[in-house]
Amino acid sequence: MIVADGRGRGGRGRAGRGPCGRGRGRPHARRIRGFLEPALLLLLHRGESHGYELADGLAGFGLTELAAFDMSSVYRALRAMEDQGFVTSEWDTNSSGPAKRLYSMTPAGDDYLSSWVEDIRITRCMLDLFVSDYEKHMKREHGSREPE
Amino acid sequence: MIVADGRGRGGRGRAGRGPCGRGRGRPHARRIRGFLEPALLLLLHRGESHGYELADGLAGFGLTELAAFDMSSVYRALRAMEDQGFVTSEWDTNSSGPAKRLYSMTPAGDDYLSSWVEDIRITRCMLDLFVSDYEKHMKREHGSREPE
DNA sequence: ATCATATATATGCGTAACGCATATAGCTGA
DNA sequence: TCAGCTATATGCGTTACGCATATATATGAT
Repeated sequence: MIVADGRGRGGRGRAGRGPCGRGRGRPHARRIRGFLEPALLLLLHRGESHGYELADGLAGFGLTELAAFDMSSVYRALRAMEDQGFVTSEWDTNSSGPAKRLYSMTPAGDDYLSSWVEDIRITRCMLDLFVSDYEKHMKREHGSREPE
Repeated sequence: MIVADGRGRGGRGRAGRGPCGRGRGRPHARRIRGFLEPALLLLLHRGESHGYELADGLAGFGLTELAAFDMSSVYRALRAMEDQGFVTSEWDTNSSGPAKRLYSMTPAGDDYLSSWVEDIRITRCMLDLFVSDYEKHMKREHGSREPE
């Protein structure tokens, strides 16, 4: 019988709340399409690492709980980026535990990441517009309504 | 023979650049999953409207050019939200042009929008974390690299 | 009057991102 | 030696969404 602990690997390390407000109970908890790619690349920018470890690092960007990515998505994103030449990998059989596939960035990955950052800046601007528009509206409609 | 003008309806009204930096030439131009829903709801919050007109209003949130949604997505999002009771619709045959399906918000849609706004605030925070982390890294690595 | 064009809505189809379930294998400690 | 952890991997289904296409009515030009 398999463990099947509900949500991928249970929490380990800093698996708790991220810095971006707890996502508990929220109905959707969306996120940026394909955000795994830049997130993984930025983590790899600090030095080579493997999938299981990188998944932990994602918590640093608020990708926890509802917003957490599945391990399968992490592995698939890494392989896809390797196919495109943004990262390279090699097996590490020396360190403790099962063999790990160690990934490291390439110069192409560097460029790819920076194009992603441009994109994310634009997206952030869109969100700013949206939220401020919403607040302006709420203020105008009725003095107060949502318990802020 | 059908017109097929390349990208949905050609530009009309304020179809030009949005307030969020031109998205021209960017390779991905991602966006928030399902962002059409809150965007349409916020527009409807100003008063009833129909799909074709709402599509124009999206430009106000920077959803132009590469980031523009397809008309089919707009219509589908509206129908889906109607099925869930967030908006209602009725035919308007009085005004000029072909019949329009006029949408208006419901109280449930109001709540749904506000839950979306919560979500978007969290997403924005994630993006802030990501961008500032990236910049911190770039500063540390080598004095300057990207031509900013 | 008629016909091209614009306005407006709608549907079929394919793809990409992704979550869930599952497979599998080596390592570690009781 | 065997349960459980670490680590990677794949099949399958769903959802969001773009592209192509279908359609109908209105309007303006000739």
